[in-house]
Amino acid sequence: MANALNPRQKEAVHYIAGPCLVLAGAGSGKTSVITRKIAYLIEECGFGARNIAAVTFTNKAAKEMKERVSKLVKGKASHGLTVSTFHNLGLNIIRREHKALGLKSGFSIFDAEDAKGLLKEIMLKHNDLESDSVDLVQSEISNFKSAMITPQQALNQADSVGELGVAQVFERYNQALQAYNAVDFDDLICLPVNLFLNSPETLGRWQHKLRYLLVDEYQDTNESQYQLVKQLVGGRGGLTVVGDDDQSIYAWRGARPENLSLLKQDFPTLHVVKLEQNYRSTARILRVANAVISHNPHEFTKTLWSDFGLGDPLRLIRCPNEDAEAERVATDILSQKMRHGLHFKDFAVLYRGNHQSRILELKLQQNQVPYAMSGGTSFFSRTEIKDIMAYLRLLINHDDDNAFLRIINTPRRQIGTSTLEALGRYATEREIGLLTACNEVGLQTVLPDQGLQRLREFASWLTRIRNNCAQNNPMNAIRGMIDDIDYEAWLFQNASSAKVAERRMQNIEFLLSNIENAISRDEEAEDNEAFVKNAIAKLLLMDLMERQEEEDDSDRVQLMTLHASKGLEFPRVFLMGMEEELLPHRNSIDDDNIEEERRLCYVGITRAQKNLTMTLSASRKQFGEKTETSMSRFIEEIPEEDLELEGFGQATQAQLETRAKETVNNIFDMFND
DNA sequence: AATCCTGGAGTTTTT
DNA sequence: CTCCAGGATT
Repeated sequence: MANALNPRQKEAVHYIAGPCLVLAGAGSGKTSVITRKIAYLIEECGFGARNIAAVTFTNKAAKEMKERVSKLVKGKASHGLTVSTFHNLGLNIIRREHKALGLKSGFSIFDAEDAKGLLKEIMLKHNDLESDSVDLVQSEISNFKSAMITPQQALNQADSVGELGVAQVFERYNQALQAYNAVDFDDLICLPVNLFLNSPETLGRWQHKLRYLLVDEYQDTNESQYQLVKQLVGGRGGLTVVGDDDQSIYAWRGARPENLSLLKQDFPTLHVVKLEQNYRSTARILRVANAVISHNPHEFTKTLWSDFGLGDPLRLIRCPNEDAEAERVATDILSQKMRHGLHFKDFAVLYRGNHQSRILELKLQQNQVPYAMSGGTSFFSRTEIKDIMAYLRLLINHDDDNAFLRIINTPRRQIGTSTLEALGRYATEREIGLLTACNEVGLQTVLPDQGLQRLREFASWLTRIRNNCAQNNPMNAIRGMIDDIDYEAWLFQNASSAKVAERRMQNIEFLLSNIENAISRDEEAEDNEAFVKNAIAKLLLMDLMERQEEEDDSDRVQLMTLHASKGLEFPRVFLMGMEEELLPHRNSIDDDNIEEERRLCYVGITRAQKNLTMTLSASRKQFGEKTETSMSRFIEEIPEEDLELEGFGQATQAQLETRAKETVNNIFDMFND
């Protein structure tokens, strides 16, 4: 990125008279604009760093932004600046205001898996919905929350039996969360919004603290996030949002790209700046990208251009089948690498769906091409991490029954289902948590001595750990806890090989060192318990995998979905599976969502700096059957002179086969007549 | 608790 | 076809 800002970028950075919308095309230096603007606000406009918040969607983006700001701003002037994800900002608000929200300190954060388990339990218990619709109900509840619809409203507006059922589950689910002293991911946004709606005094305090707000990837905000932004900004106009409606690819999970245009209505004095100069790609790649995206309707039209030369034409390679396609990509990478003296890490292969990576991986292995795949199971969904986190959660939140149930028999403590059921009944009747119930005298009457004794043993052991944690070094207490339960032995006992178990133990070690790190940097906590509480809460929102990946910057071809590629750039890019039903995806064709698919294609194209190769397969095995494919409609939208075709000359083997089949069928039909 | 069987789906995914 | 989850069976 050039050091000097171009005139448009300068305008975006220096405009502070009111709310400002920056329409930043792909590769137009939007992160620079945000970071420079933060520096400008601090150094030139007299804003205190602690009165500024910059909000992004991913931890990765937040981390990058933080680093760039601290390089830009001298000394300690950037101290106290908030650069975080929406969810982290919401968490901070909830942490400070937890009493007003009816939460006890040390409340748990349920991830999608925890939430799903809870929902399943509720639906099973009340038996009013088929339990195989858990996923559906979960996403509907998530939609309700991100649209700021309360259970009460959902009940009122339900106009079918099914909708009523979902609304009831929604209500019970929220009650259960409250009982467990827990919140889910969506709550991290919608609880603060509700609080601010009900308490102008609280909102006033936060407005006083946060006087300037910068929001990245604005096209990805949902309703609740937009409301939070509006509330915090109030009438003061201390707002800069950066976004690109052409890169909105998350509408399917509630993002509302129209929030970009709605901004004009909510802030009539909105100043709009367009960034159209691209610092990433060749003119040819941009021409193609512009051509494709111009087929979408636009509220704001942008035309990207760059100072770089025209560059290579795009190649479109048609292969007879998916094997050949993957093989071709693998060998092409090798030959390009040889010819141009490149590294493997200069290449990225992008595709629509995760399953497309399978064959490719195989072919890359066969050709000895090293690769790295992003995505996959995140750090916090690993069982060993979830186990230890559950221990920690229960340690700081007695009411977290989910955590209790997860670990009560992990490792084995010989507490059977009947014991747990009795405990559950007892706790529900009295509206107390399972752990609390363990210590109650009345429990004696409903439980056999043996089960009772084991439960009490567990509860008092945990109390010892907690006291140890509060009075001595919390990290030692946590390590002691893991030793006590002999978790390492449990891992070795359960893993398929010693290697796997060792890996898992290393993951735990990694988790612990991150907790230690979070504790040592915490400046707000007043006691050991608060240290641990803050650390756990912070970690839950952080994907530690990202850090691990960054440490491993070896020379590998990057494999990822188009979604995962947003925000990244690579010298040479392959775009696989340019076929109807794949890109655009079949479901999107059915649902008439072509525009988002086109944006996905646009995102893919604009990842490339120098060279772009698109491939497609003339036939594809799907669900066991071989089917003919047709070329993606997006290819038709590319100017012919920018494409170099390969594999379109003669009929492919697959076509010959189909033709033969057709002939046979025709003859068959003649006989049937 | 482990294993086998059966059925259903088979886009994208962060927090 | 292939992979998963969940239930049933041992």
